[in-house]
Amino acid sequence: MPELPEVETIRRDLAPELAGRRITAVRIHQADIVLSPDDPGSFTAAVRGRRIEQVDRRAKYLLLRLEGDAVLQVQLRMTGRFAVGETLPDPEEFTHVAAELDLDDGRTLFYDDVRRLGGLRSMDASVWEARAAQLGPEPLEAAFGPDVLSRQLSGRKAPVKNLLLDQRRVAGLGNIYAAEALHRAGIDPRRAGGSLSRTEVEALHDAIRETLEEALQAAGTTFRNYRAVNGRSGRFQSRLRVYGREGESCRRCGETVVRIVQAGRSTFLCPACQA
DNA sequence: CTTGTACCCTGACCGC
DNA sequence: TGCGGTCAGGGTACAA
Repeated sequence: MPELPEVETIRRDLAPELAGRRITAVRIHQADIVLSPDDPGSFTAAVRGRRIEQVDRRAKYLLLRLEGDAVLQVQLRMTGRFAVGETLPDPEEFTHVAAELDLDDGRTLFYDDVRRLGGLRSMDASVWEARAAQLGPEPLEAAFGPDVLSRQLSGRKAPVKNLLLDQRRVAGLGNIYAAEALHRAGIDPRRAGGSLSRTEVEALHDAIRETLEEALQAAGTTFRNYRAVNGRSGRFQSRLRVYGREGESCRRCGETVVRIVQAGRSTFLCPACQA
């Protein structure tokens, strides 16, 4: 379940390995990880032979900037992972390699995805920029202030947790960090977005940034499937305050953490701290 | 425009 | 030991 901290961790792992390398060959083992409108043939034609200039992230997307104003976009979704090596580094960990991209230094970039919900696609940089413009602000950038968050929530009747998951409002939050940030801010996830006071919006803003920054420092949360590059685990799971802790006691007040369902997703909260 | 729901996919887990 | 049912959730499509 890679969210912003996990994808950014992967970006930091991959950037020094990939920047400047040329993609010399592409092998697609599972056609359905090549995402529409690409197909294996068009994807291979678009990326083979090109040099990787830079590795970026926007929201939960990983972006390999290729020479010739092309972008290789990666969506990890639930179970997408990468490994780099002359051969597959950990065959017991990477058991569902769906694609291989050979590099000009003799190594290969392996994309592994058990459930094949994620995948790769190519597009022109101009197409990507138009899509990126539809995404919400990056919560760790300086421009993301309380006013920006306030604008995204004001007047909204939808539950604040649902709004936080909407990538058009804030980019990069997923189910884990939305729940964690709301707990840290002491806000009930069921509250209408527009019902938050200025003070609460400020608390939520701070909580989002603190939660993401701490998770990034810990190289992400390895809860089920997530691994950084070459199988490295995150460490933030031991610091989760509510996510996945149904029936356990709140680390702040001792009350029992409960699980509810919002928009078909689990939400964990402390009924006392988030009243 | 907003809001909600179904879908994709496999493996882990649970109860019997 | 097996076996069926449930759940995990990001992004997208689509309906109301």
